[in-house]
Amino acid sequence: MSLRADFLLAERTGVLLFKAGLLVQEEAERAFQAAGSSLRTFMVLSALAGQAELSQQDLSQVLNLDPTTVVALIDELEKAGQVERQRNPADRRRYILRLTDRGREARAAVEEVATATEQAFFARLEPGERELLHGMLDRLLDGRWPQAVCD
Amino acid sequence: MSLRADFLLAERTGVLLFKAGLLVQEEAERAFQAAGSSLRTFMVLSALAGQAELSQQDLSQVLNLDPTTVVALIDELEKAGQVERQRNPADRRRYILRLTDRGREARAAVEEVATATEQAFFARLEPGERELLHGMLDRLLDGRWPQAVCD
DNA sequence: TATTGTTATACTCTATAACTATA
DNA sequence: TATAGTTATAGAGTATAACAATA
Repeated sequence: MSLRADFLLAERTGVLLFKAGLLVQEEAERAFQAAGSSLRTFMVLSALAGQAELSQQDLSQVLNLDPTTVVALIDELEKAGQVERQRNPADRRRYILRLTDRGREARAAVEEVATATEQAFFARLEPGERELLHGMLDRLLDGRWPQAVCD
Repeated sequence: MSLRADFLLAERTGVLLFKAGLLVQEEAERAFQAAGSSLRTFMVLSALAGQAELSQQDLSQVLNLDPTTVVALIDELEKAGQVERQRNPADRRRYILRLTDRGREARAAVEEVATATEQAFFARLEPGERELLHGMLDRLLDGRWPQAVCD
């Protein structure tokens, strides 16, 4: 039986975007797991690698994670010696989350996996097309993500 | 605090695609819920609106849903009088899932919601750009979704 | 009084395994 | 023996509510 002839869902750009998003997520998850990590860990390590000093609440907002989920995530990374909780002297309720040296190493490794996975996934697009796609997605996300903390 | 300056994740096309996918999903879910429906129901109704005669297994594969989840989904739609289970005479283990008249009405309503949501979401792109995006996503998905049943 | 982080608990969703009927 | 559909159950993941420390 051939759906291809009239698969109405495939005519909707929104559905395609939704499905493509799921697919990169799955492929990334597979690649990160194979490397002993996870998509989430990559997101956290990458977020903490920037200059901004992030608290758990900040992470929660930037990555759309429940605060209680962030606790468990940082617990793990702290146990693995990749992240340090440091009290924020300006507001002792908050932490400043910092990558340790081991965390920076872990991040470098996981960034390589990310790059390889992306290159494989977008290989069907020519370099110029990929830039075009990036720009369009950037515009679609502008003001909607990352929310808060930014600006 | 401004992340925008060095938010490394936003430089990855894969992450942008992932996030954009989540965003359309959320906006669609909101819109469908407001209309008394759901993204899933839309997907099912739209899939069954094609010419192919789909079984629950077919649906399960096309929409990446667990077979047990499909049972519950079709139960609901059958109770709502929108879908009929009809034994496949060629293989009495299978059903042929059919939209009823009420199902077609429900689909028409939900397709309008989908169209409106898409137009709002992609409003930032010019018509030509949106076609370009559609074509690129189509190429990225080719052979990866919809899997099975098709071809 | 409000907020950050934490814990314990409840809930939702999905997957697993076992069963019936058909092939 | 294998597959479609069904059911009951277990598990993963997430959200909710209550608490301690700080503002």
